[in-house]
Amino acid sequence: MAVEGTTRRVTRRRVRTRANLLDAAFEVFAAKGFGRVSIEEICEAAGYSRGAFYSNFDSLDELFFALYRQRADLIAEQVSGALAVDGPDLDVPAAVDRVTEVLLLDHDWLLVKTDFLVHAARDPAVAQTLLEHRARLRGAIADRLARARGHTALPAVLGDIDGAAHAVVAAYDGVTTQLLLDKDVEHARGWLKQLLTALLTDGSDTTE
Amino acid sequence: MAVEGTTRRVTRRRVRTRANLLDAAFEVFAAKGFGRVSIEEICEAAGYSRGAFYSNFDSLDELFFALYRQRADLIAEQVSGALAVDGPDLDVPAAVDRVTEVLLLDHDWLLVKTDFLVHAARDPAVAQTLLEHRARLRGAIADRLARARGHTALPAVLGDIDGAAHAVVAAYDGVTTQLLLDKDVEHARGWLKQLLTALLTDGSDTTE
DNA sequence: TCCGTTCGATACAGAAATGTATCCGATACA
DNA sequence: TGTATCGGATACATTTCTGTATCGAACGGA
Repeated sequence: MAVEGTTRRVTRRRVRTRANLLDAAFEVFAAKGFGRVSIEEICEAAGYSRGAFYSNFDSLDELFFALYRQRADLIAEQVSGALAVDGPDLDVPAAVDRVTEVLLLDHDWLLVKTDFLVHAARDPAVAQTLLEHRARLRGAIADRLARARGHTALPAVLGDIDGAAHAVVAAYDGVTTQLLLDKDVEHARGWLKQLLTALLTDGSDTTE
Repeated sequence: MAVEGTTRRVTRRRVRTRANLLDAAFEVFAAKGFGRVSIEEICEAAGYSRGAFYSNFDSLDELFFALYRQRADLIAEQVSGALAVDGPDLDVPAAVDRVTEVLLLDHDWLLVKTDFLVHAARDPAVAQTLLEHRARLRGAIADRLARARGHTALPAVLGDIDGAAHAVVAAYDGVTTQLLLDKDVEHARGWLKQLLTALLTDGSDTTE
């Protein structure tokens, strides 16, 4: 995205090209890892020349950021959807089921996501946006948990609801790490369910 | 490490050079990320020429692997030490304290470790060794937990002791992810303590 | 101290990646 | 349909990285 200041008219071809580049980049990044990938490779995978790339992006970093944002927003939307199904009240076990269904799907996405994490960890500006993104997600979870107080009491050790939301995210991140290595999605899913249940329900509440 | 088959006599200078290269590599990898680093850069940081590198390693991958193994073994040792302090019985909260003290120290190590994780996630052979490494650590934790059964009952939701060990590792991985971004070690430490307590003690056991 | 071996420096050739300048076909809009 | 603008291809110059071959100095054992 080079030129700014003067509004340039954007053709349909351009948005298509951009989308194709992003899709191809996702594949290539997932396969080889960001930092092991050349601009050329992405262009080749997308069926364009490097000219197309430089016309749409300034650098690999910029493309990577755009790619992450695109996909992360999509996932965040899905999670919000899964959380919003219930009425005003929240059934914790049911919500856990739905969310785990949505979250641990795509191995490629986990790879790219983790690449982006380490990338962000080395760049304060990027880290900031990622932190905000995570905070928003946590907020959505906390909101939802707040509505469940009637059903199940949260264990006191976690502190307030915000602490519980933190714990949920941590559990997800933890399971993700193992999943990256063993690639056993089913196992990860079931296990995440267990973890969340252990964290979100009182120890005595081992119903069913 | 090129030549094999004939045992070559190894000088002191060589081991020193190798160690220096590994140390420099750690710095550079932490700062820029594996995959963003050239062989040249590492040599420069270590004060050697590329000739020294190629005399000691075949590729960046090999060096990275050696580096990871070196540091990971060191950490594993420390953790085992922290777990072994008690007598035959284990005091869960005390052990949690000691382990969290040891684990979440070095931000640079977390960066390199995560780099290695994504690297392993794309290479089945490397993934295998990492999985084995993790399994050993989990085993040590499970052994230790088994000795605690008298003191505190584990929540039933996690299943057996092995499940609990899994949960401990997951909690650690989860906290690590957040720590990578916000770099708040103290917060991470306290929070890991909370998480482990929530996971390892019965919900009703909110002593102290 | 001497000598065979080992280690690492240097120089070189080739490959790969980057960024830019230019050109022509595609596209939107009148 | 004509035309001004836009988008992407192509070609090129430059930089950076890699790997190897060779050589002299350092090393360790006698």
